[in-house]
Amino acid sequence: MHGLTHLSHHHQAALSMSSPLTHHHHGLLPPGGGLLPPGGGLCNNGLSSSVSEADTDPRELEAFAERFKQRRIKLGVTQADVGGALANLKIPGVGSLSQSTICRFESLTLSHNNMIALKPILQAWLEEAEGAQREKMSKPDIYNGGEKKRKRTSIAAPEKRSLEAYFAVQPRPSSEKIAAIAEKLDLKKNVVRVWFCNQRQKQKRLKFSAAH
DNA sequence: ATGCATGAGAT
DNA sequence: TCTCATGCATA
Repeated sequence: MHGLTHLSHHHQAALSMSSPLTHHHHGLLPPGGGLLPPGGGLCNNGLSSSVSEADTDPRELEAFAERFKQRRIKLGVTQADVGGALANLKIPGVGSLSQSTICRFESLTLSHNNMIALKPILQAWLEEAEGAQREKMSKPDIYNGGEKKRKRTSIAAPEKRSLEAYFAVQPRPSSEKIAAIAEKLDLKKNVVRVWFCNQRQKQKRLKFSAAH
């Protein structure tokens, strides 16, 4: 069965970052969110400074992701463990990552650039873990216990279908169009806006895109 | 494993 | 305001 039938989104984003432990955004990728050439054509600059062409090959990434998962499991380590252990590598500019991200890396549900950036880091972890497969990793279990929990909005199936229909004809609706859609579906404008953003991101994900 | 969300930086 | 990387919460 499904435990959800109607929307329950009555909260404003009132959280404004105050816990230093539960979140940390770090620029992992080189500058330029627009590093990917428009048009979906995977191409190289011609000058490879840190990554060879083979490293950007989707097939190579796919192969690595699978090997990574296999060996990770062999080590008896969870996705969350890997994420937390990354901080122990002491790689400049690299902190820990969430279970979500590790999972998405393994399933190739990240953007091409994101995969490219994460690969060397996870590869480094893997080598460390296998090399020192004797030490027990200790996780800093310091969680503060007084933070407001974020609530996740649930968009009901009917509304989702409508959104998908709108998206099919207009992936990037104007602010006003979004407002109209939001009112029609009785959803908050922000929820609709974010939904479109996330939908666009999904379309750009690597996994069997059509490029390979 | 995946949906909805945040925030920094690009446009 | 969008994109992009990333994560909390939850199925």
